[in-house]
Amino acid sequence: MLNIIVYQIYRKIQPFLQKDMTKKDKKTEEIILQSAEKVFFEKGYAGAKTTEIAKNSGVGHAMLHYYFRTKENLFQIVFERNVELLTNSVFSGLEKQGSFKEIIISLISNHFDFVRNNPKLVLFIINEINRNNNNNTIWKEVSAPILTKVSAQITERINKEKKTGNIRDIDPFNFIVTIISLNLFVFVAHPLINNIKHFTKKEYEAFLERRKQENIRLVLMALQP
Amino acid sequence: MLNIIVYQIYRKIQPFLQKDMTKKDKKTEEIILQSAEKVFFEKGYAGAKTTEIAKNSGVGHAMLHYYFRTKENLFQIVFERNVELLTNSVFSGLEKQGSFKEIIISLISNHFDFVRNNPKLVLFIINEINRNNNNNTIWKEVSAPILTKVSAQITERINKEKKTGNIRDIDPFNFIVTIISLNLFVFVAHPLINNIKHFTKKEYEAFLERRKQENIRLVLMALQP
DNA sequence: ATTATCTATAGATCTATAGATAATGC
DNA sequence: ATTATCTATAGATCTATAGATAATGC
Repeated sequence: MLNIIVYQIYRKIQPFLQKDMTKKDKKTEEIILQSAEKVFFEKGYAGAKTTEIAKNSGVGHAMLHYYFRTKENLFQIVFERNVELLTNSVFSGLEKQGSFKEIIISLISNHFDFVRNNPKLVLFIINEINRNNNNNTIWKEVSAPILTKVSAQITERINKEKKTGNIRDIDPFNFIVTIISLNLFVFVAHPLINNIKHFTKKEYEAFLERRKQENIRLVLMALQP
Repeated sequence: MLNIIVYQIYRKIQPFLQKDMTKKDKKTEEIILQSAEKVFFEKGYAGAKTTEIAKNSGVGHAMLHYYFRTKENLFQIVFERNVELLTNSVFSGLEKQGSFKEIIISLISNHFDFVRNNPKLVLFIINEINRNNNNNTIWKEVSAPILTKVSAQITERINKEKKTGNIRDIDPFNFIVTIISLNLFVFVAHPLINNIKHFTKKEYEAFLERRKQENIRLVLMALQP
């Protein structure tokens, strides 16, 4: 009898206890997370069912709640992970040293490759920001400081180049919007595009590679005086 | 007793009967449709609840099923309506007569204006094609014939221009992808953009107008030899 | 002793229908 | 007589938890 009461108290506080993350623990937890990411990416928050996520993980459904308590909790972890990934991807190209042109090329190229490797990520984030204002706040808090910094760096370089007369009088924000429009849209609108052309996998790969070169070319042209 | 049986039979076959569409009828039906469109656009199929659609319409919840039988039915009507709208929007610019450059400008401009007036439409269609293969089929059936025609027209004009040397050797499909990437992305990614800049309504309008001009400029530049 | 896992199910939510009643048109 | 509408609720689906048992680590 006492056993049962102690057990029930334990059950109540257990989720709040810091876990040890033994090897086995980490594995199941991570498997559920990956399954959750997959299902959330494909169906969005409302369309994703915890039963499906669990079935996908190959563990009992109760495990999902044991590790993450609620669907909302699980979602938040997936969402934040990916907001950070996306935000940081903008950075990777900027760290290169070199001429303005070289930096722009590496920025576009790295960013394009990141999205190519995570083709469902952008649409997922856009949808979830639209759905829930709290996600919007997370996006702002995580991405704003980094994007502001990146934006400032690009603006500074653009203004410097303007003075030398190497590039035209372009608005930095519009310049950035051009880059992300060209880089992201093919992945966001993948079904629209793949339905017009019926690409095989290889053809699609080739199309993306051409697309990347085309984007670099277009953006550099946009800079010309 | 007999009355009840007759009534029950009537209830069964009623939904399949062609309706007369009296004035009153049309009104309620259309109100529900509009409410459904609004909610489906905002929350997608899974996130939209028939109770919310009904509440939004100001009629009893049962009315929704009375007119449309199922959520799926109601959705299909909204979806097909909007696939047709989007597909036809591509056309409106092409009908103009004039030089190649003029046609391209009117195409981009009309298309951009259409999406500006229906900012949530594209994201809705992309998501629903992703979600359900049947929607994908509808998209293909409705849009393919029209888009193929438009694509062929553009290709023909491009090839003609190539011979005169007025434009560079550009791949027509990539050219079209460039146009729709630039035109659609700002609307699809509206929350991402509006979170970086905190535009007022007026500022946002001005941004969109600049964006349209920028897109025209970029596309014309992309054509230059 | 502690942690991980399973089965069964409570409780909430959502779609759809039953059945009754009100409104409309001939 | 026909059509439109309402209230109440059945039935399905989904999230979350209870309670028991198995696996793990000290």
